[in-house]
Amino acid sequence: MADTNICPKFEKALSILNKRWTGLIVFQLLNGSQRFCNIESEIGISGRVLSERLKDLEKEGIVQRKVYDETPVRIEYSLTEKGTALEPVLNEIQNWSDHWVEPQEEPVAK
Amino acid sequence: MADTNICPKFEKALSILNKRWTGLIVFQLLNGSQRFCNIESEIGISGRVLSERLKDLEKEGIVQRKVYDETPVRIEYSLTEKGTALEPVLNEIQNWSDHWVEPQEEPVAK
DNA sequence: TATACTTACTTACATAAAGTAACTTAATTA
DNA sequence: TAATTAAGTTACTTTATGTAAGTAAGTATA
Repeated sequence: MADTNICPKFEKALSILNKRWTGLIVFQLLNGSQRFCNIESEIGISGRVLSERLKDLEKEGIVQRKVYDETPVRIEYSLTEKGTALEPVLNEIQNWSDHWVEPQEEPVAK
Repeated sequence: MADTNICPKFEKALSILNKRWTGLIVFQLLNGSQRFCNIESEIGISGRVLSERLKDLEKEGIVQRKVYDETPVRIEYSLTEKGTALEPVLNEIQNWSDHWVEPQEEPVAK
């Protein structure tokens, strides 16, 4: 990969958002704090990748993991302020899709 | 991959934008019509993947390919109206990155 | 005229990322 | 005791991406 002329902050942002599932995970968490298995089933991601992504997003300061020491232990993931700040991005994507994406007739073969 | 409860248009939009390089290619083309080798060098993508992406984006109606029958032939890629409509999305990403992404001290080892 | 160079790709191969399924650990319920 | 749930992890397969070289058509250079 060669050097580019593009703003490195912007590139960094894209390298996060470009990753498969990142957008959907953030979108899902905009609904509020959630458990691992809930995110998994809501967006249809595999546990293997969800685990990986949540770690990445935590490292980026976008997601926070909270352990509630009840019995049984409860773990919840939520957006940080930085993560919540992505809402306008997701809103614009939604807006674009409303205007420009025609509904898919085939909802992905099973 | 399981079924989800998420709006299919939005999912479709994310499946396009989630793909590596899509954002940068659209961003680059927001500067105007450009040739293959120019995009290639500006964003640092490999020719192999650029070729693949441009075909995908053409199929999605986001990019258009124009052949100018000069000699030697000139081929230019540009955004369609649908593609140009992605500008606010990119702007929000830029805005987010300005506020929340701290500059990387290591600009990727060579 | 032969050689090298440019553009817009494609092909072959190597490595990285994602999907699938089974397993783990601890606690809970039937 | 056996089965279930949550939150992962591990091993293995498939897909995506990167790298480098090749191609075809035309251009410039020696």
